[in-house]
Amino acid sequence: MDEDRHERIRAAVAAIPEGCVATYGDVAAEVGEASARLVGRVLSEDGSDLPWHRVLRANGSSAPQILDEQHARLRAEGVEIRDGRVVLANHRVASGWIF
DNA sequence: GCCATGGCTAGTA
DNA sequence: GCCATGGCTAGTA
Repeated sequence: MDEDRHERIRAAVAAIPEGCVATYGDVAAEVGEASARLVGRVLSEDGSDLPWHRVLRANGSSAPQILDEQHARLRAEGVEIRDGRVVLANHRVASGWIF
C-alpha cells in the first residue's frame, strides 16, 4: 500500500535529531522510493507532532507559507539562519542529516 | 491540475 | 525565473 511509503517518510522525518536539519531530497533518499516532492506533500498533510520544521529545500530556503514558523522553531533549537535561509554548505554529514 | 521540490540558465551588480 | 517530474486529488464520462 502507498500508505506504507508515507509512513516511512514520516518515520524518517521523526528520526531527525533536534538541532539538525535535512532536505526534502535527503528524506526521499533515506526512504528510497520517495521523491522530494512527495516528502513535501506528506508533511503538508500531516497533522501530528512530526518535526517538519527540520526539513528544508535543497538550498536551505523554505516555502513562503511555512517560513516564519519554521525559522522560529529552528532558532529555538539553535539552528542559525542567515539571509532568510538556513546555511547548509559544509554542514552535510554522511547520513544525510545536516547540523 | 495542483504543489511545503530541484536543477539549470539568463541576466544584473 | 522557468521547466521537468512525481504523486495525489478533484471532477467529468
